[in-house]
Amino acid sequence: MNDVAALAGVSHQTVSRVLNEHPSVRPATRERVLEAIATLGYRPNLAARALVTRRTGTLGVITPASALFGPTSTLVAFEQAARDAGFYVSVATLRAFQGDEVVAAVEHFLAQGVDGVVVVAPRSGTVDAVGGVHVPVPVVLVSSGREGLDLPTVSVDQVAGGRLATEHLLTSGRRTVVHVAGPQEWYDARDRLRGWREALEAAGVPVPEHRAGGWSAADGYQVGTELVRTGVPEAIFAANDQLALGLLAAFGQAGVRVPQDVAVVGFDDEPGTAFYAPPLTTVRQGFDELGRRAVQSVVDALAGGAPAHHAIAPELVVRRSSGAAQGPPTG
Amino acid sequence: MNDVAALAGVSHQTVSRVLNEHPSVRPATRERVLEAIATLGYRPNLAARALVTRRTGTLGVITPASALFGPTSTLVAFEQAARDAGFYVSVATLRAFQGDEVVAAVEHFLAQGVDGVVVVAPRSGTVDAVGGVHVPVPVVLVSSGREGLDLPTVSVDQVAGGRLATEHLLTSGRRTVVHVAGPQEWYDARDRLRGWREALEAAGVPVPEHRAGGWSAADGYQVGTELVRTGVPEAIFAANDQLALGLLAAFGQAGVRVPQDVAVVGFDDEPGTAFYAPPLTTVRQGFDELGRRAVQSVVDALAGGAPAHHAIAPELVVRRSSGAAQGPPTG
DNA sequence: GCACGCCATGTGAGCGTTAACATCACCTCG
DNA sequence: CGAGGTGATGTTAACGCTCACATGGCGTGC
Repeated sequence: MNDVAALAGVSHQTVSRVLNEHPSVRPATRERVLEAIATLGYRPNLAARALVTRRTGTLGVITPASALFGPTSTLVAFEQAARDAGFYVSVATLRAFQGDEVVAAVEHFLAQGVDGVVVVAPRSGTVDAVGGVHVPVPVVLVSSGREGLDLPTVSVDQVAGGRLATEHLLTSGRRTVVHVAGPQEWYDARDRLRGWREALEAAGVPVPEHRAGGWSAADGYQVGTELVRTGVPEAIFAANDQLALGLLAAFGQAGVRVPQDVAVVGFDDEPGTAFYAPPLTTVRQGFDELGRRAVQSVVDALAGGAPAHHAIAPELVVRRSSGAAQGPPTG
Repeated sequence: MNDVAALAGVSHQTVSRVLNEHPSVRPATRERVLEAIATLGYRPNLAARALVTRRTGTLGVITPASALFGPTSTLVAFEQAARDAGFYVSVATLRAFQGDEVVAAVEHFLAQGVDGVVVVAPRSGTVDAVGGVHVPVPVVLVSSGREGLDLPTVSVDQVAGGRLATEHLLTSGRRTVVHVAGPQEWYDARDRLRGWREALEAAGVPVPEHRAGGWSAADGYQVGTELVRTGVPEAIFAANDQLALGLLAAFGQAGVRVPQDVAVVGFDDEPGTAFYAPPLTTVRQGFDELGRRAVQSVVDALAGGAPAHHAIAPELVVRRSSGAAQGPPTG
């Protein structure tokens, strides 16, 4: 920085002012400084800046260590939005989402000196754990569950998604809808279940038993096999696309026709769902907006705003598995 | 730090020594310092340390901004390995993988002061771009293409994977194998193609025309439809699972039986492939090892080691689509 | 028994930046 | 025409840590 100052014939402080876009620098001076910076290939030292400003410009994201579609899409969207807003993004992935692992990740970020932490908290326990640590920087939850904590929260409205899927099946002529639920320690799974129940109740339809399990196609296959044995319902809302895929596999194998014998709707709109056999009706979540909102929440919190809760509306994608469209599949 | 020193009755330097595990500190003293640290909830300031050591302990990863299975799995594996090795991981995702965007991401990391950069470089152009910038810190490529650059490289051996898939189809009785290739500006796509060709040539089988396109199920579907019209080959090796999914959709719709009429093999072993119709034979890549190796390469480069190139062997996962297994699908 | 060396610890400086204050020229207004 | 203000710049002191060197106590070997 001193070299730049010397070359431009100003003091180091003027260089600093140019760097920080301070208003009272003469255009001619600024020009000279910028030129010197370019000539010398000077790059400000962030550590030194952080030392005095007590800001690192870095946000930490805690996210599940999986290639699951939802969390990864969220991560990517968040990183893009954060970089646009001028932040660096540091990541910590968690295999198990247990309390102490979450705490360790938070500590990891605090040691690094992040300006804020975003927790993609899909499972209960995570949120409690976050609430239990004292974190001296803003924390934003990307999660459907907030468990009474007074933290800003951003999420896709899973209840609305569940309702959307269920209503679609009801309005397309099915008298009832069975739900193949995801693991109930996941907020999303609970909320999709709730949306399904609400839609049934609103329609005055008795609520059948639901089946809970994991998120994987293997789980869906198992439930599907069981349904084939015990009786296939008119319609099924699966808590995600993988479960739906497993159901389709079981039905296909047993000669149960979709959508004629049973309509199926999934959740996520993963890549490829348009080419399942048959193409899968599903619910798409707006991850880009989720990412932008999360960044916005951190910025707001940094500015001292009150914690707000944002829910993003999901969108139904209708394909053949629910008996609506016909003809060749389209992406 | 001064508070800690005062409380422990030592100098700030001794505290620093304890923090850095310097050998010559008496156990009793160390104990007292650690206690003071715990009492005061003291956390060292990384910026101050970075300012003097010129190390931030942060690694930057440049990776595609997509939820594609390969890149995300790599990212997660890398982050885990890096954190185990004591590094923070900063991420930059790229929508397009064009030269200037890559350069911008590298600059972003340099401004942040990372100790090393890992570039997940799936497409040509990326690597050239990296080669074009002067980067004052180690750069490691996670990529099948290195284009003559003298950078350490880590990758899953895509050629071997292509060979594996093709040989499997040949040994299971098919006389030839058609390849549905991925976009040829992706190294992985080129190498899988090469592996396929090598296997055919090694077996003394004439090499049929291959079909190149995108990575998506829609692309696979299109090729499949075309094949149905022009004649379905005995076996197909698709460059990834999504392409294979599209093929299966096209064949299923046209009444072409898999594997009886045509055997199909994919690549990636994405979640759910075991439940495609029929379950898909595919090639699994060892992402965990990839991540560990990448971290190791950075560490080696930081220690001044010569650039090495590591290739990880992929693994064939045999399922029904290639006509081997029968019975209900398994995970 | 004394010099030497090593271990445990303390002292002072400096890493590169920004914040706070100081300075000086010039402009405005009564 | 002079007081007061404003805009452009410089000067100095931190920020919290590690490095290099200084200091003093104690064991070792001839």
